[in-house]
Amino acid sequence: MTKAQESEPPLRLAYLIGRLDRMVRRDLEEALAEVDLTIAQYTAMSVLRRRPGLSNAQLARRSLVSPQAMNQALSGLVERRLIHRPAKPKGRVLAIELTAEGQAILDHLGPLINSAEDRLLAELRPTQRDSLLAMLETITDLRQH
Amino acid sequence: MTKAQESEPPLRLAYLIGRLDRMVRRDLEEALAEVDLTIAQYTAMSVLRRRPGLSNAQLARRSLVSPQAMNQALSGLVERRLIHRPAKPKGRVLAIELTAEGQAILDHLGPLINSAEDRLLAELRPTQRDSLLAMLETITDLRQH
DNA sequence: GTCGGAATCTCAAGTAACTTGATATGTCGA
DNA sequence: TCGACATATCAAGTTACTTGAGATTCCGAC
Repeated sequence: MTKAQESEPPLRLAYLIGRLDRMVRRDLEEALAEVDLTIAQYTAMSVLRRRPGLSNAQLARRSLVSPQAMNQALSGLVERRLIHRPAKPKGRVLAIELTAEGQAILDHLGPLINSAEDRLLAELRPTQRDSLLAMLETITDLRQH
Repeated sequence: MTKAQESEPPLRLAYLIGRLDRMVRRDLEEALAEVDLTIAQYTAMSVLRRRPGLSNAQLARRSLVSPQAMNQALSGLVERRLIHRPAKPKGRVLAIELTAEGQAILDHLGPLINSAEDRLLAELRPTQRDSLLAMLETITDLRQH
């Protein structure tokens, strides 16, 4: 037993999550490079698939970034016609939706990102995976009560 | 059942981890602002507490960043005398260690960061917490086999 | 109807935290 | 000795955010 090992505090949630996030992001960036999307853009598109019609502000809040940051991401998607904003909005709020092309890109990315996640979670048993995801949902307030 | 709910795919690991990471980082940044440390610097100091004598390159690999990025973080810590590099290194590799002041700052931050993590994990039972941390360690290759 | 507060959208500018590029130097084995 | 590999660190660039700001819409109170 060396001195370092004797006095080692437990690993912090912050350290573990930070480390895992970097691992996830590296794989994600690699997968997304093929279709020239940023992680922020992919995230927004994924959320829109689940919840069509969300606004820029709502997407920003879900991604925990500022509205401006989200607007930046969405602008690129609008330019590439991967999402669609209503031409005549009712009021200020813009109900954004995926285009067919946007949907197709998500479909294309599905297997790529699935396999990336499978690789990351390879050392966990299936029940552990479910448990992990459930806990993460709980912690991040996304759990369906 | 709305249309969105019917067709909802499961939440991605990437989304959950990204979201949790942002939550963690916000709390961490707030706690660290008091002592004027960045997350990268705090992480390096924490790792050095567990493993005194690691080099810049080793710290970079552990944090999954480039050596230059780590050097940038460490420079600030050297300037503030929170870490110490050997004046006469044996060879190229510099065995970096915490100073007493650096250690004191980590001691001071301990309870702050503990309570931040407790808040984040408040909805999990203690056994779930242990399980979560264990799984995260496994996934990020930090598990003691 | 008016007003004030809150929220939305988006342009603009700035900042932090990385990255890649580059160079000098030490270590080690053939 | 040489080549390959690794380390440390200066330099410059890039990305993904942030804060600042202003115009506009919505809604409730008066």
